[in-house]
Amino acid sequence: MSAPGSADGQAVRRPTLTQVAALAGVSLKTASRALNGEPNVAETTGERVRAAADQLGYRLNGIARELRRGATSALVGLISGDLTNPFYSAVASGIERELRQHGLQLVTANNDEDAERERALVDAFLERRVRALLIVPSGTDHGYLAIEGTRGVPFVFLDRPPVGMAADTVVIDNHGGARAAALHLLAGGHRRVALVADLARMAPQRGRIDGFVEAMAEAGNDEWRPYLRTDVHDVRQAERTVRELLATDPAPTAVFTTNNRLTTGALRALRGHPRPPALIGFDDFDLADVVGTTVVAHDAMALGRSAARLAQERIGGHEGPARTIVVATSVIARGSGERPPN
Amino acid sequence: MSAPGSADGQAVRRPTLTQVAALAGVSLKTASRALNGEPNVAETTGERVRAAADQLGYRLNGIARELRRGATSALVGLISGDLTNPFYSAVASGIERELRQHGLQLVTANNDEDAERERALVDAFLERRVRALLIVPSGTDHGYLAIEGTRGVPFVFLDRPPVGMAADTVVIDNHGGARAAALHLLAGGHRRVALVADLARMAPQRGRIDGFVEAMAEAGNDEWRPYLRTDVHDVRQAERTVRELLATDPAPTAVFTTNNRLTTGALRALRGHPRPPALIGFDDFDLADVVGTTVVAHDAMALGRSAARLAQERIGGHEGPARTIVVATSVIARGSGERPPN
DNA sequence: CTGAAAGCGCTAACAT
DNA sequence: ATGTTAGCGCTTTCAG
Repeated sequence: MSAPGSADGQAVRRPTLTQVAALAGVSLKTASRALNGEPNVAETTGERVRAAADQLGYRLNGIARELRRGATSALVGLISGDLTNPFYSAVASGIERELRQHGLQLVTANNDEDAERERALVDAFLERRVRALLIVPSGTDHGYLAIEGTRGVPFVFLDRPPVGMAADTVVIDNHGGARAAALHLLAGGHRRVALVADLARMAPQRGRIDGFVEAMAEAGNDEWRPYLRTDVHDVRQAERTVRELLATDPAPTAVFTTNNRLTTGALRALRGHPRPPALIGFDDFDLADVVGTTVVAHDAMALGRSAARLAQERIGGHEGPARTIVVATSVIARGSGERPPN
Repeated sequence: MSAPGSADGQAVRRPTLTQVAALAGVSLKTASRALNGEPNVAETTGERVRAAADQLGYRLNGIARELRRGATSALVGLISGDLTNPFYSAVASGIERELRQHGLQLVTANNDEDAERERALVDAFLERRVRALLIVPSGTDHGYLAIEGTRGVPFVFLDRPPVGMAADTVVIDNHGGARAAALHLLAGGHRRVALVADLARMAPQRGRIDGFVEAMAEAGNDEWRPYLRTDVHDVRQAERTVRELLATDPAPTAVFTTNNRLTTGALRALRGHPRPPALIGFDDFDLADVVGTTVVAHDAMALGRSAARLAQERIGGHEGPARTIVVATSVIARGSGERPPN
């Protein structure tokens, strides 16, 4: 069972370029040239080197190469929430696709929505000399990153802008999207509109709440106030909250949930309801068309791609002030948001 | 706008340990000891070194360290399909959680379900000296990996077993799960059961198809044969296929879809249908409870965790023959699978 | 076209 | 408790 050449379970030491060169009977440098396809290598010599490499099962040591070339890797780090949240996985996928164009690899890490852990991850990534760092931040103060930003490692913030420093940022048009949802409901004749939001301290939630409130204010509608629920953080809590809202008297005639988790909870609460309220959810989701849920949609994958592009430009030497890209939203009517009041 | 010390857009070279040592007025090694918390460093000396490091904005160069320590990184590679598929992202999340326990980082790459690209990624990861390589393979021959496996880099295959080599593997009980679904439908009185499957050359699909067929054969039922549809690879194709099935005469009274994508397509096709057939889908999904879809569920995150654990054990020196872990499935009845025939 | 020597930034081994 | 020397595996001068 033991690998050939291994002593008592020790992994075999991989052959080095020196060994390949020795076997091929050439110098170290010639072997290097041959394997890297550099010019100025005789046809036959190159042949011989490649044969030796194959025979030994040689594989370039990227770590040594990177050290020599300037101690910076081909890795780009992404720190975000858990990938089982489709928003984060869509973002990650978009980033990965874009990076690939430039020969860069994505390294992902989950911050558990915890500021402490996020800092630790930033440290770990910087020590590994990532080329750039993309962050969907949980932490609320990023001043500690300010020094790093100037030291050659570009930072890009996704979904939430940095606090205490300037950096490239890609965000969703939260304010506009929520406003559009609110207007949509108002146009449908709703007045008693419930707002179910996640942690209000998070910037995207803040934006969505503000956009909603603003639209209501403009319409001179105050009847939503008793139905405001914030800091609802998971699916079960959302389900319970919506149930409670429906049990109030008078009950709201419409519900606006400010992210995919909360929408899921609302759908559970509304399941089998005889006369469900209108519902609009922020974030599109997989079966929204089947379920017939009206949403505020946006392109999470494009968000990731944009962020990766910004990072790539910085890696390529782009200087200049921090840029902010805003991803557009659009209301997709699928029925739930068009149910009339009462 | 230029970073302090940078010349025309060049990134500042990060300070090295040598510089820290010089500033602190100690030797290189002492600085190393102090910063790594090794014993035998005077209190005051350590203090001085840390102060110097802070002042310079020093950050350990992990690449150099790794090279010195044996040219193997703290990275574990995952090659899989696109993370926007919730199955892959759940797997990735499970892996990430487990690796974290051991101080390892996950690097993800998308093989685009293409064997060629998969090989290229394997090469890239091995060059980067990943500690282990986890693969949800698309390629059908993995013999080229056989040499590598013995060279100290553990491979773990997820969801699909390797072909042409032996390696640790974690798979779902595809056969048993599909069989259970088939029995469930048979018990409900169904005879004309449609099977909508993905690419039949893929092992998991093969297993699901076989499990289904076996159960039907045991029940002495042959009426499913006209309704067999394989190599249905995306949502739209699935939707069209199910529509076509429903238009046949006599139409099937039940449909079994063999993965989440196909189930989504089926749900779209069945949407608004007056008397929809029974439906069971392989793979659980987010709103299955809301939509009321009966599924063959399994724990994709656990699959990832198990794979990561196997890898970790090999990294820790575990020897021995390749192991295979089978993840259990269970039928979750939610209504769609219990609709009676006709 | 090929080779020798130097060194990337760090840690391990061996002094002191 | 601290310092010196060597060298991980590679690429980059600079010479033949």
